[in-house]
Amino acid sequence: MTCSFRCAGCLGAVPEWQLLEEPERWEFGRAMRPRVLGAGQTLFLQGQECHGIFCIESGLVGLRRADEDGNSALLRLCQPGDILGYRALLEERDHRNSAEVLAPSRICFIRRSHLNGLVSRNDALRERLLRRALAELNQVEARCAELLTSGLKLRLLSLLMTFWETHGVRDGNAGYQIELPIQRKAIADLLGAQPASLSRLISTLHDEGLVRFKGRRVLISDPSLLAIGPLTSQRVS
Amino acid sequence: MTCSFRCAGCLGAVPEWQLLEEPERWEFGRAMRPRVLGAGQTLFLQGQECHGIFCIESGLVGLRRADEDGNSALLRLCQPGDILGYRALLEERDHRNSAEVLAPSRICFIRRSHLNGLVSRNDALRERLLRRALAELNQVEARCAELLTSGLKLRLLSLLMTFWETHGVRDGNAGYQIELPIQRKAIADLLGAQPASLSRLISTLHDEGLVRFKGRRVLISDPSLLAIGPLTSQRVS
DNA sequence: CGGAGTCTTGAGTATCTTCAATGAGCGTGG
DNA sequence: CCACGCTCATTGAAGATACTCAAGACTCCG
Repeated sequence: MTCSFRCAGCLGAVPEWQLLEEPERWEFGRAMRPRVLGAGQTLFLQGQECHGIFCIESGLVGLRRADEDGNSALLRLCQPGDILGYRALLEERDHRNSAEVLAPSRICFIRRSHLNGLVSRNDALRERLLRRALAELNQVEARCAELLTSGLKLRLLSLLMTFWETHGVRDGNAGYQIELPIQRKAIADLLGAQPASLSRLISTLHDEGLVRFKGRRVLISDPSLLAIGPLTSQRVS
Repeated sequence: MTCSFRCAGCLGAVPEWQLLEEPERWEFGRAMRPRVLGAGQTLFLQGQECHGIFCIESGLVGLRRADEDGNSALLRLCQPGDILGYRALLEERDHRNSAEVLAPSRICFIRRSHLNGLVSRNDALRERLLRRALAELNQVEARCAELLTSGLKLRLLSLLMTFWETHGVRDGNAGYQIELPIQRKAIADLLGAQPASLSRLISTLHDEGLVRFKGRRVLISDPSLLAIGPLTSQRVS
């Protein structure tokens, strides 16, 4: 019932918090406010002032960016252990993206007022945040490169690959399978495509026999085929 | 003829180096090695070990990423004042991108051995680097969002907009113009398109009367039209 | 002038979008 | 339990967008 118990999951999952020493750590745990959120809720909106940061203990959150014309896309997915909103906090600016809960999640919130002193006092923490920013930079750059070079099919296979790593299970008799944590529209937004195009692509893949979608269940004969997707796309289609 | 003179441009252009106090600053200036490079040369290659960092004093450099299939794309442009290779240095990893000189540039190189102590000693410097990483993150995310939502035409107009800011001049009688610093192939790589598609798009824009390309010279009747590109693309084409 | 590199154009094709209609799944209330 | 309405997903047809391959034009430089 202590506060560090309430958010123990976040304290454990986020490497940044492991740097905190005991008196500070306890104080910090007390400042964390856990929330349980369902798909569709938002943590913050693009353009909003940053009131603090969010740590994902479980579930899945998407960062969405909208442009002036009303178009929007999911920039990337955030998984347990990720921190949201720390960039706006450090830069002292408004949030540049919206954070949208995609699957039921347990998330801890820490108010800005509890962080300012902590961050400016703790060099190791800032070092960690620098590492995190660099890691995210690599991730976004990789995504960017993929968008620049690959067509929809390869991007979908690549996305399935990442889901395979986190949500993939060995199916008893029918090979392997993935339980998709998000719905079609979200996948489409993540790929920069229309839901209709995604649907069509899915039936194509079905016909090719590589990957079979049944609702949120994806059956794969051989997960390694997701990686060689590039080759098959040149030969098959 | 002193060393801080040789690279005075870099010392002035890069905010990170302004943090250095005088004895250290002089020492640092001595470690900088200036180079003058022409289009087509490379600073480092994807997968190479990081030997140090590069500061752009003048010119233009592109970060290129290639995937396993041989496709490659320009992730982004680096302008005077930018630092290249600091990410690989901090993460102690190989370079993830190639750095390719796109226009004649004056660039200073600083060996890794000269930096390690400096970075670990100087908190303000690390703070600056964190800021830089965050700024780059915003930049790449914006690009990513654009790739996810906009078609080729809007992406080209957006690119022209950025060139307008750095290379745009008011033409005496014929309105406004931009002197493109890079060639078609590089623009295509930057947009994630084929040179042929870019060429076609350019003639379309010419027919619409918005933007007229003549070699590397771009004539624009009204630069603000580049921003409203989105609207016109919905109405006109 | 010749030649290499760069840019444009043409024709045919593949990919993706749009809009609208249909279908499948699910919870609710009768 | 089933019918209803709701949301989500798929499909069809037509059109726009971008790609491929190949040929031609342009430019710069020797």
